[in-house]
Amino acid sequence: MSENVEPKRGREQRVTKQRLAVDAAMGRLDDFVSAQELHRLLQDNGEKVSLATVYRILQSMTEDGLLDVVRSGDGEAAYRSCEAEVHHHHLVCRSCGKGVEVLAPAVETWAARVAAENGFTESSHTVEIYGYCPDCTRLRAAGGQETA
Amino acid sequence: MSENVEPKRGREQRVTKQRLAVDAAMGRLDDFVSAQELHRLLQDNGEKVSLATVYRILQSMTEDGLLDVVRSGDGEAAYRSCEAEVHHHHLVCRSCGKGVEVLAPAVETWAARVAAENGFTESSHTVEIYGYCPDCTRLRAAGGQETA
DNA sequence: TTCACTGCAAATGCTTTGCAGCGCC
DNA sequence: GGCGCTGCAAAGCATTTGCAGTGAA
Repeated sequence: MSENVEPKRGREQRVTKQRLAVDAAMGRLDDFVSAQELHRLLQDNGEKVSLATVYRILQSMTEDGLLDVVRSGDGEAAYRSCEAEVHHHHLVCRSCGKGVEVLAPAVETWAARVAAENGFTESSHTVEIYGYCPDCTRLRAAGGQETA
Repeated sequence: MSENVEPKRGREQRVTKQRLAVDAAMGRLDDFVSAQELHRLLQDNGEKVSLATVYRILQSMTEDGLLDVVRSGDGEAAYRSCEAEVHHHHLVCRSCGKGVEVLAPAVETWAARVAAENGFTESSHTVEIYGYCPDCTRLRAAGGQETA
């Protein structure tokens, strides 16, 4: 029959400890991480994997459809294991950086539907909400950092 | 870090020909363009604006809410003039970069509610949906396995 | 005149790649 | 034993920034 889209391009993939380490780390994480962050995590974990290799493995896994990629606002690529169970978003404080995880099944559905309605396939999405957390809101109201 | 990230509205902005050129060009375009592309367009148009200045103006206009920004799959930032009064989001093709504007009052409300429920104030949010547009989906399904 | 803006080029930060040696199959 | 994989470091890209001259107000 015709070729499937899933098999790799005839390139065999050897099982090295670096690949295993990256694979394990990604499986353990349920959030997006940049290559740099992952590299730091691995080093922190005692694994010896070079940054270049992390990039190569991440790229390879992505080509094989094992990972999802998204670009964070700063041009860094963020990867996440595809089998992620629960997709969640974040509510982040503009002032102190504190973050709250947000689950929103409705938004997931909405995003998927919008993509489908426009004929887009293999959709994914990112949602981020910013604001001032209760503490910072209070501080701002009291202290009045306004200069203008 | 406790510093305020708020843009200085008090800062005056001089009307230079470079800014006018960028402004005019963006107003003429109705598609997303990267800073590099815009710079090339300007040069092609006889305008003398350096790349660095294009970046600076684009950044400045974005801060003032005059432009929309999205990240194409390759890490390049793409800008487009944002004349819409209402807050909208984008559905972007991962492959060809084509973008579709999406209005979603429900999501706006949801984001505001989530922020409020967590005691966050002055909330704002970003939502981006990625996928393969109809054309690219077709190409991928048709033959697009082996392509150099 | 004043000072924000501009151009140039060097600097940054993320990502890729060439090369030589190593380890999986 | 072959050949893909890894590490190191330099290369490559898009974007940012320091500095001094220029032009808008």
